[in-house]
Amino acid sequence: MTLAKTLRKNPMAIGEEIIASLEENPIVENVELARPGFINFFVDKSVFFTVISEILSQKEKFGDGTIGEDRRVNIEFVSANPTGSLHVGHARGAAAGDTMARIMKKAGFEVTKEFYVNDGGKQIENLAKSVEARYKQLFGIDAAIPEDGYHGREIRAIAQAMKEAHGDRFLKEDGLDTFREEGVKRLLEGLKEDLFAFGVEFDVFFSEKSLYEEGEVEKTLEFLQNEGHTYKHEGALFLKTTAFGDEKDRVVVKSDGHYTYLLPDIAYHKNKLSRGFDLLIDILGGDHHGYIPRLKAGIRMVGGEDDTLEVDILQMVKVLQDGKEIKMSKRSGKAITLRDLIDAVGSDAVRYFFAKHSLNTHMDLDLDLAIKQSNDNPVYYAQYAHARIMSVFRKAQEEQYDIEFVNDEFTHLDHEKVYDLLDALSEYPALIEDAAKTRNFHKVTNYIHDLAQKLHTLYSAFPFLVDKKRARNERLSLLEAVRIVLKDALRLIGVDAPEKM
RNA sequence: GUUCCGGUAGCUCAGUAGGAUAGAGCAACAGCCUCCUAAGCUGUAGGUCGUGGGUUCGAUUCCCUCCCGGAACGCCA
Repeated sequence: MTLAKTLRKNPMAIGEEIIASLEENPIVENVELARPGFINFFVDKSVFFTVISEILSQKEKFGDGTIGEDRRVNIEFVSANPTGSLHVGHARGAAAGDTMARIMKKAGFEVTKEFYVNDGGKQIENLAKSVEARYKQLFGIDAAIPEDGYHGREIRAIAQAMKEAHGDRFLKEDGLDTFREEGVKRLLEGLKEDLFAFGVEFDVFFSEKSLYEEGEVEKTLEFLQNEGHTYKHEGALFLKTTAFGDEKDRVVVKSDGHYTYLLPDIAYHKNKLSRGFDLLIDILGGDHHGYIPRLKAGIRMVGGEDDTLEVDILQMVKVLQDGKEIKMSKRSGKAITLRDLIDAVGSDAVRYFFAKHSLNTHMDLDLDLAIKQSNDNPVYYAQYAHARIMSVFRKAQEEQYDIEFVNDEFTHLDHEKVYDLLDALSEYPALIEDAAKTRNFHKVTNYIHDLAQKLHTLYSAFPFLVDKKRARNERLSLLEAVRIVLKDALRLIGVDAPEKM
């Protein structure tokens, strides 16, 4: 059909010619032409069974790929300011970044997961002042949270801890340094704990402050000036980002002498480059999309290529409760947190939910529905498939069957639903490659559902623990292969594969 | 006004190197447990793939118009 245009011929006619010119192949039993021009190959079914032995010998390495070619990739995600708890948007980013990292690792990339800690900017000052206000309030002093301050309950907790550790000392002297330091430390610990409970662990927490302390921001500024990428205008220093595709030049040093956030960001990405990464992936919220051209331009200026930085944009999650939208705002402290979600429906259900949706889906999360339906959540469908397989093996042990996995020809598995399952198993390596290459991690989740569905169908139609030993071992071999792949795929999206449910 | 996303079943979403009858979960309806876990299975119903054009043998998919929703357009981060 693809050739129809160039050959100016009817697809059916071309198909006939192709079929006529095919050579004999022992695997192919029959070839048919179908309207409007498809060629269907009917393959000797014994071929499909070889995947079982493959999986049983490779175990969880089945599907490991080489398309990464050991390229070193840095994936930066979450990077939430340590000024409060992680909210739903961060949760989506955390699930996405972690899943992407796991899939890319499986496909042969060397992946570093990184969290950029904004511990150097103005928000941190506001954090310190917010703690100070809460601290004073604990002594009955009427102190107001600053305008851009933070109202979350975790700020109160820090203030309380400060009171317990230092008494009223900071009523007499300035406590901002302590509040800042302790605030960042404690909030960051909280973020790590929540992420850990969500199955997300980072390789590197990179401090913005350290960039200043190591002089990397200044060095980057000097470098950009020396390379002629800057100019002065109305008292400010501009970066010629238009030279690399941005729509206008951007200020890096304000007329009051302060740096804009762009400068440390460029310094940070320069630092990543200096650590030898071939590819930098940033997962950012949808509200940052306008920032991409200038960041890319900056990276070009410090030695990166056009495709060195890949920015994957995460669309916002709209959270509904009582039919109304809840606005995400860390300042107000009203946001639904990752911790709230985990407590309500469990980490597995939340991870499955986020892993199911493509990054650029604008998601609606109805909390009432999510909690109410937690027992009907699709994650249990997949987990149940794994638990069911395990229960068959438990039963086999109870019956004291000696289980020997089959390594040669399968002659007792000729069932339509078995072929469906074999077909799905065979797809796994290609799926990993595709998901890793396109970063479409949600395809893995769809695959999991598909595999689980085929397993459930077969389970209902086909007894595994039959009397005849050979047949039984063939069936158990198939089950074990499904179990291995299912567990591995669940691992990729950060979901547990339970033995019992 | 410009840029980036999205608009597919009642709801939440899959489905792009253009292909056969557009799928899943939830919700609805009808069945299935003396048998390895019914958190399951089988079946039914539900669609002008936002609109209007174009390219093509063929368009949910590619191009253009318009409509609706979200986001961004700062010497804020």
